[in-house]
Amino acid sequence: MPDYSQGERMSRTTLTTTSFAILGLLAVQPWSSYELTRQMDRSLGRIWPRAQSKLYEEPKKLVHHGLAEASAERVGLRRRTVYTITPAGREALSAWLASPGSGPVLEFEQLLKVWFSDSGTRTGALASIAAARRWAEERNAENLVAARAYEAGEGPFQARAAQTMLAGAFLTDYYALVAHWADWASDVVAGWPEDPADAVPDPAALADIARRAQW
Amino acid sequence: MPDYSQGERMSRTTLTTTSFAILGLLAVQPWSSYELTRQMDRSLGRIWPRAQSKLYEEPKKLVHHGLAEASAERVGLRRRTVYTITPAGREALSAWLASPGSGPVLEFEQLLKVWFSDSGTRTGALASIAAARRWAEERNAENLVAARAYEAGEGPFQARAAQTMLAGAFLTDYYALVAHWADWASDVVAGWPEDPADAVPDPAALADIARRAQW
DNA sequence: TTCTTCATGTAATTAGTTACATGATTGA
DNA sequence: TCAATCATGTAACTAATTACATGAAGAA
Repeated sequence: MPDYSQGERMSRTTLTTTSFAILGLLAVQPWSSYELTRQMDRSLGRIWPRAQSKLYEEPKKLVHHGLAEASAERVGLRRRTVYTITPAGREALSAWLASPGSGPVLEFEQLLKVWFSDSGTRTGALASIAAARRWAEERNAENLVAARAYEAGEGPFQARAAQTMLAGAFLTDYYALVAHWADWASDVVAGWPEDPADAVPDPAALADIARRAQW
Repeated sequence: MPDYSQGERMSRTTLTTTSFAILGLLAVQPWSSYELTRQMDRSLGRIWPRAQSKLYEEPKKLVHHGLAEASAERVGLRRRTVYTITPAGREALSAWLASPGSGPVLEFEQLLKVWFSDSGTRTGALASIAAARRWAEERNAENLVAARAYEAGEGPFQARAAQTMLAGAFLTDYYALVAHWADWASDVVAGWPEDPADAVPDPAALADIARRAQW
């Protein structure tokens, strides 16, 4: 890692967490960018979501740094690029893994809308909560399919099952949390007056939250 | 909301979720940008984190759209700008609140490192997990202080307590989730061999995850 | 053989962050 | 009175997204 403590601007080619996320996938096996987009949709995107175009851009950066190699293939008229990690790439990945990293970052627009619901309607708040509940159901359904596959010893990359399981456990409980919160919040908001600005908190619920924060 | 379905590019001044997040704060009371940064640190940033400079930039955009008004004050030699929501701003906010919004987006670098730990060391994985646990403890401690204040009827913006409570409940359980996951994961990884690539998942734990995904 | 989906890649644009600069206030 | 912190704001830069374009493969 370069030292920016003297105020030097970051160069265009500085490796980011996203770079290392791709590098981590390349450590599993070589992939084309399109194949990386599939992994983003299925697995990586749950904990490090990035747009498809990033998966075409970042591997080039890795190649530029000598952490991966590009091999050109051909499918009919069009070219296809498959990326492979290099020994230097494995070293860089290993060094990155040795530093603890940042805590989880959450962006929750539906909750934001509920939080500001005193400027809106009760109906609107209930709709946001219902949308969150549906989101959790959908994610959980996919997750359950994957969990069952691993349970049957059939998931992809069985050699990495121990690592996959750790992430799977977190996501399982995370989706359940969103769903349970949505159910509870839906009940609470259903008891509000038509104008959420007139709603008052239930003292028992407040006490319960404070209690749950003690562990 | 403008209609981009015909492929029109978004203009420089299109309102984003971040714009509405700021607008939502302005609906509570007028703020200067610096005061908004305080709210970002204390409350808004938990569910919609943004850099300080955004809080100087976005209000200008709101003014440009007629959703807020800027009033210049003076503190000694330097100017100070306080922003106030307009009636059009309240309407726009209300319309935005009526649409359901996007599901939660999570970026969890520490979990990413654990997920790729077959390319690293057991020690490294344990360090990432421990860092996640500390993160949860710190956030929870702040959260508990706030929860206790509301319980005692002393939190800021008592009129919005019903809304604040909904977000507080989510965050409380979210921090507990991260901590409990970290404790469990720490135990699991402690049982791994020195090289995480040789770790095998515990079938009972796999079954337990699948079970927890059924609700 | 045509339509749709899969697969591959680039270009344009912007949302967001980091870094910088400096006046005001407070307390040792 | 000096140093540290609070408060205010801009400039530079980039990480990331959205939109676009098109060939290949498979299905109707």
